[in-house]
Amino acid sequence: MTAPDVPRVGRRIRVGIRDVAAAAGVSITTVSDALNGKGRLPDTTRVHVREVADRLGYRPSAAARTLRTGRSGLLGLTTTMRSTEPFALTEFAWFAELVRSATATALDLGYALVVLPASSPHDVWGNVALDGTIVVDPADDDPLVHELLRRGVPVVSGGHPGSTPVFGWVDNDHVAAVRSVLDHLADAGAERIGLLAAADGPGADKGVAGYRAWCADRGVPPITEEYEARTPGAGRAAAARLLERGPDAVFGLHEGCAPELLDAARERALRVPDDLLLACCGEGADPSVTSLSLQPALAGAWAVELLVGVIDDPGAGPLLPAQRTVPTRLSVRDSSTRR
Amino acid sequence: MTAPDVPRVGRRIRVGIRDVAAAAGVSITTVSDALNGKGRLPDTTRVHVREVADRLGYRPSAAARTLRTGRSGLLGLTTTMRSTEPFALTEFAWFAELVRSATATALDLGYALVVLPASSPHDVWGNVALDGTIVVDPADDDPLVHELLRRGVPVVSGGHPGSTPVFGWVDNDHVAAVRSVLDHLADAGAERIGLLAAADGPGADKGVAGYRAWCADRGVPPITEEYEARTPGAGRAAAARLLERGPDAVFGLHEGCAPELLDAARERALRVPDDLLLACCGEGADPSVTSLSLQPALAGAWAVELLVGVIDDPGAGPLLPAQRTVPTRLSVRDSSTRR
DNA sequence: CTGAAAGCGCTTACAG
DNA sequence: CTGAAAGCGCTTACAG
Repeated sequence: MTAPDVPRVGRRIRVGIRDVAAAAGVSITTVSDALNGKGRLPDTTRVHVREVADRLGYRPSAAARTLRTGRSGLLGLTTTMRSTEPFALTEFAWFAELVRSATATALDLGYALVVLPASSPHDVWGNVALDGTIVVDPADDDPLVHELLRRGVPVVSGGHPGSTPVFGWVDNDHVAAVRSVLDHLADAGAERIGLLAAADGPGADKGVAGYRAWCADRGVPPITEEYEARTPGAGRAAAARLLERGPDAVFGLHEGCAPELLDAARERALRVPDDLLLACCGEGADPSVTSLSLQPALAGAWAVELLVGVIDDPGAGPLLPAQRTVPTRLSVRDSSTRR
Repeated sequence: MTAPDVPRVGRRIRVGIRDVAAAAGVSITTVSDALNGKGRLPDTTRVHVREVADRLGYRPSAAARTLRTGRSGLLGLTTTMRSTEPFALTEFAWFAELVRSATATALDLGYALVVLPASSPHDVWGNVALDGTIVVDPADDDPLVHELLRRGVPVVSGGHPGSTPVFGWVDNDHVAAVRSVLDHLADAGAERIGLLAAADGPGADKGVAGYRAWCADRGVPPITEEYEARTPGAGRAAAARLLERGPDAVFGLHEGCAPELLDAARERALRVPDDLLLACCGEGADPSVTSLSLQPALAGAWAVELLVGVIDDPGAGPLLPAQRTVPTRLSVRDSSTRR
């Protein structure tokens, strides 16, 4: 394998629209129209201009177009609620999948997507022209959202926006989702279902509330252990504490907690599913564990669709924010299937 | 929970630099200098201008600044090699972590990062002004890279660029990494180490080559099973085939293949680590499985650092491309520790 | 059907 | 120390 060449660094002679116009013997208006499919030009002119542009390697300046049209083709995505660290490793798969899907959907619709931190030492928000922004889990009356709206940048939120004014939002029905899992475990024979919850996962509050409500409905005492998601080892310890309390099934609310629960079960010599039924949240990386997916890909895609809808048709704003409930999906696997 | 307000959509009266100048009783030059910390203004003027700007809620236009200065503060990131689908779910954690880290590092350095597909129906590449681009796993003589260089956009590659001219690149030493895992398994007592490989993971070719070389060195026959990463179920089937051949240790080269191997072992009633030692690639989601991390976070961060270095100091280009070898990290866990 | 001109909103020599 | 002017490279009324 040989060392690759280094490209020459030098003054690049930019080919501008005037160069194309001169070479094609037309005005810059005609070049612009020909290249953008506008105006009422004869096809011969259009083809000719395009040929010349190609030959010269002309690439329109995105900056100039943005300045002139007021549209950058750029969407922002940020998350303000969750810690100062914008990209925490906990609940990462959920957020990563949402971002991946939002990026892909944006590109399908002709937009590019920029992930930005809620705040930063550099003024990145000021240095990038955004046509709209998705805010995941906004704080109540989120100041960033207000600032964006003041600047005329439409905002769609991932997760219920509370009282923050937005053009649209997407969210799961967290309570119903939790109920569906608990019902499934009960159907599989569980009588004492424990809950393992991280204090600050996506929808954690609502998840715990849903669990307590379900327990109250059934008249069974809740068995819960919570832990701080960002503390290393906290999940393992909480899982061990939970199993000590003798549940015959456990629902792990925090994404990706399956290994911790499986480990804890192993250490207590509990067989899954024989002695302990198990269900977790997340995208189901472990093919043996029943998992509830919040379907972040749908959330990301729908948020982008709502946002682009507002951008492309700002006049047609609804009286209420456009809202879509993202369905969850329970994949039943061995870990919650009694043999 | 009440329905949030919808923000009013209307003509936004943009506050421009002229408005600030008029309100502050100075010229736009002075406003620009005061806000950007340039020129030789008395502090009183500077403070006064800033107060007026704040009061009016002035936000400089990123588009205008970009057009004038030729700098957008935007970096692109793309991957051309791996399939037409730019964000395949296989090897996703590796790519996602690289992107996450690249994004965070870019923000630290005052840049935002845009993930773009190698090609798209919409001309996103033409519509976004990039100061530089990271290309992950470029094809040999990658046409996209050549196009970017023609436009004066510096490129740094993730993975060896082959003969593609770039300003810098970062990569693991895949062969050495594989050897370190095999040595570890051999030290733990393994005598027949099998390799499970996806045909097209990051560094797969080099990984398999490293395995074969290691086997040749030791005079032991290679035991490998390969599969198509994108085919559902292919990993499970290949894992089963591999274990049929009776290895006493397995190294799973493809990221996140631990569950498949653990499942296959369970089905054959092989205990890990008693009957079978196990090591995998990936970020070690399962805390019981020994894993080799390629440290994509370092790759992403370093790629951005190299790129920003070139952007900020284009004159000081080296004769050879700047290159950094990303270290791998082996986390030894229970799965490869003989009791 | 085509072109000359204005202007998007800044930054930066340059002149005073 | 401060300002008037040019100009980044386009798109878009508007005039012919």
